[in-house]
Amino acid sequence: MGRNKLVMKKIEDPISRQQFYSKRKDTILKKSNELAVLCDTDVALLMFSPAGQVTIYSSKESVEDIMVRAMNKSVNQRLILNPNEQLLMQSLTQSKSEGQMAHGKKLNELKETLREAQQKIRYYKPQVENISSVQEADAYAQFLRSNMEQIQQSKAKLLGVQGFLQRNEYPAVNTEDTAAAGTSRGWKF
Amino acid sequence: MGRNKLVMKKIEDPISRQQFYSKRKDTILKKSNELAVLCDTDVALLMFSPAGQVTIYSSKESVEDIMVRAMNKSVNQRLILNPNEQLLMQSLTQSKSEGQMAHGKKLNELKETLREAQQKIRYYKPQVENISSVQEADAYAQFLRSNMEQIQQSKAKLLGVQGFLQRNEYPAVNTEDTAAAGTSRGWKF
DNA sequence: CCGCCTATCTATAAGAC
DNA sequence: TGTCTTATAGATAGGCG
Repeated sequence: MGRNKLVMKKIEDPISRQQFYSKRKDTILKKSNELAVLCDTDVALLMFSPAGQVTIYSSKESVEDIMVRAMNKSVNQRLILNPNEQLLMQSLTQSKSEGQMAHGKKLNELKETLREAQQKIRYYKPQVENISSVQEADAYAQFLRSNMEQIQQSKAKLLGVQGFLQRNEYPAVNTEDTAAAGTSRGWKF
Repeated sequence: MGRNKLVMKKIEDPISRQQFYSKRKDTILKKSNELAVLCDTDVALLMFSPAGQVTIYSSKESVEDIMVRAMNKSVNQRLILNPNEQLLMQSLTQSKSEGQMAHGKKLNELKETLREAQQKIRYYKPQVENISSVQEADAYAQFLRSNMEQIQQSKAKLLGVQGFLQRNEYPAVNTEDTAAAGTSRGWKF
């Protein structure tokens, strides 16, 4: 917000980064509290400042209790793509074909798009509580991974930025951990 | 935001409550992710929907790892009031004297003010990680509690709403648990 | 129930001091 | 460095379909 649009990329200047953190932290705390109060639900929030200082928020129960309860819940819920996730899936699928006709785009512009997609993926990473079996987890992982690979490949081919894509910025989906732990957490994007 | 200002009170209509939750949840997730990305820090977020469905977010590490790290950190940090907390302290102290000259205010208006103060207190509850000793915890608790009691009393006296104040909406600060657990978590407001 | 629209309310990035 | 101001991006309550 404010004068310029926010760029979803790490703030390199340490001073600015700390200032940004301080402001945003308070807002997120406030909004989390609003959610907890207006909906009378449990919310837990843990944040580390760039300097390493911790901020802990919990609405009613303790953070530990909320976490334990959340972890127990999560294994009993099913895989359902929420509207935002559906939107992501859609845009991911789209951009694959878009890539075919993007020859005119500038390199920087596409790099930007790619980076934004990475951020989207982080933000929209699967709601782990919605997966009830290893099979579903695997299926979902496959779906996401294949989509991402296709996008990566098509963009890389178009732009010749294979190196950019190989810097482990899309860590592979780790289905092993998921299966072994018996939970759906552990997805890495 | 939106057409009307938000009232910090539980939404009684279950449908509206669920709708509110869904929208706000996404925003908080988005903002948490922005914070994690722009500041390159760890953030963990757990939310229960009114229906009991869990939403879990973590930026880099797993929620468990973040929590463990946060809990370890928290016992080593000192008591420092952040700007917002200072502001709260200030407004709490102020409103005490304001109460003396509020005779002209309408009852509902003051009830609203009181309720908002309660919400503020929930929001601004002490950052538990900033307390390093039982002595500090006790001192802080005393400070907060005495302020709150004074406000409650003066307002109750002015308004004749003692009953309103006795519905356990300000659960007492529990210094026993704090001391026994050897941590600063467990503050109840 | 889900999403879209839009008037309004918030949060804020930059600046100014 | 901290705070206040301003212009602008974002979030969203209430409606509508």
